[in-house]
Amino acid sequence: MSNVRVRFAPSPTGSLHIGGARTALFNWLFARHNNGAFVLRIDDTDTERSTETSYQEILSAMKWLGIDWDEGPEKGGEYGPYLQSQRMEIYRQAVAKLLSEEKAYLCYCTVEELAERRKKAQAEGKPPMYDRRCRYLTPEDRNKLEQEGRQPVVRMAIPDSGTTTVHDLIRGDVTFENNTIDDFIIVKSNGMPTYNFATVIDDYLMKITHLIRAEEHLSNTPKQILVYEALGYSLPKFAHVPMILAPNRSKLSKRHGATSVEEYKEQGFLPEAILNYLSLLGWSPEGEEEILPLDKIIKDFSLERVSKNAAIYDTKKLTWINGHYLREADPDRITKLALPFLQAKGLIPNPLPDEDYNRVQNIILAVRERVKTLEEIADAASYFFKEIEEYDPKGVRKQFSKIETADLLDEARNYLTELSEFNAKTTEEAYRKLSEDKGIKTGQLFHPTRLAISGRTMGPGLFDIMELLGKETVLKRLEKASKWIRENN
RNA sequence: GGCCCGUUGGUCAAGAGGUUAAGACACAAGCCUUUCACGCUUGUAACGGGGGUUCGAUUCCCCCACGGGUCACCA
Repeated sequence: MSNVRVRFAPSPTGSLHIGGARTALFNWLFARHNNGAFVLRIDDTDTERSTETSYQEILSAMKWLGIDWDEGPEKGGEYGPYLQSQRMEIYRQAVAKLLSEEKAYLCYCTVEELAERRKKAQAEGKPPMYDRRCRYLTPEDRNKLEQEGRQPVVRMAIPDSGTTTVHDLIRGDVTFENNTIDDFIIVKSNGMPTYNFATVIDDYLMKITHLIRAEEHLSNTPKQILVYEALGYSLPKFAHVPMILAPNRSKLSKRHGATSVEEYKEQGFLPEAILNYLSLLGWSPEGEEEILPLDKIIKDFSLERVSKNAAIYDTKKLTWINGHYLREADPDRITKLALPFLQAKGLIPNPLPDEDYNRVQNIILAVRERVKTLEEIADAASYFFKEIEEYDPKGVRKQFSKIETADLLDEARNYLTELSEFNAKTTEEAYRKLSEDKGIKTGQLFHPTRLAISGRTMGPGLFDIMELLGKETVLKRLEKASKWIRENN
């Protein structure tokens, strides 16, 4: 185990979305590549918005994706606890230190007062920064304000000159003027620390060596560096990875369709496909191959090949990758994964009786070759489990528009009835013989038959469908189709 | 608005002063095939604009434009 330690620190205020998953993945890949440790920490200092549900959702999404953590919730570790809400005493000590050294100070301004001043500053075209009016309060001032019943917050005393530079592994040096940095709040009036403060303490105490996170945090970084310095902590290395944007170039939000890992799961995407796709957003391997097994990604991953520019996610490519993995996956695994989707559509009973398993599996395997998600497997397999409700209109125009076709289907039915063994091989032989006997091209026979027994113009091999459907069903559907043709022509 | 980051085809992206500017997805055509899909072949399509530096800029510098992020008692 090398000394590389990285972390993913989501706040449990919503489900794990694609962007968060990508950040988690890059951290995880970096840890695995370097044989380091991947820490999961829950940043739940926002008591208003944090929920147990989100917490559970995030953990389960991580597990589903296969991004496992070496230290963190449910796992423990040397540097716990891994929930910030359980680390209050640690923060309290740090605050006391800063306060006593006058690197931080108490501020009695209320939320309302602040909001008003911010509004006013904005209106005057000035930056909406805190005016530092509580920075130089005397003990008497503080007493007075406290007697008014005001609950103070703690603010960092930011130097009013100089610069702070972030040495970013991806972007190089990024320098900020200290006078553009606010005396930001590090402890709220309810006693909870804020993100920019707690994260520094925890990252330091947890011995995190590399902070790999989304670019939206780059502007926060100088604030955090100032906290590191005030506390006398050594700095980790920073790497700000590009953001993932929605198709309209804006930040990911619910409005843009599926954004959470959970939703992709529900749509029938495979975890390995999502991981593969996500790894390609903002990072590129050296070779040209883009379908990459996870161990290959781990082996090749490096921060040097992470790009600087934001990426718009494209479901089409994800879908293509998913189709690939769907076809490659182990038959039993794919069957088990597809079952719930068939059940959700009421195509098969839940639980599925053991004696039906084989047939259902064969259907799934026949159909998976031509679809891209588990959900589509269910759509493509529907006619194996229920009656055909409607013949594909385009197919009808092409195949069911002549009365002779009805005669042909009747004749086909006779040929098939004769069969003592009914499988792909025997049915195909019968069909080839029929088309020969009639002196017609196989297509003239095959296409209407496909429509008759599946209701569609596309799908698995015709004779595979027959075998999967069984003799009785095939004969019945053939008869029904021939009748339909006579009635509609 | 201030500050910060970014800008190669529709999308993801390679590229590191001299290239016919890769590759993938998507799209189109063809082949294969009983259909569809897979696979294979081929094609359409890009360096935001303007100045420099240089014998030569997609590549280095500056300006502009555009996109994004951030300025919360959210993380």
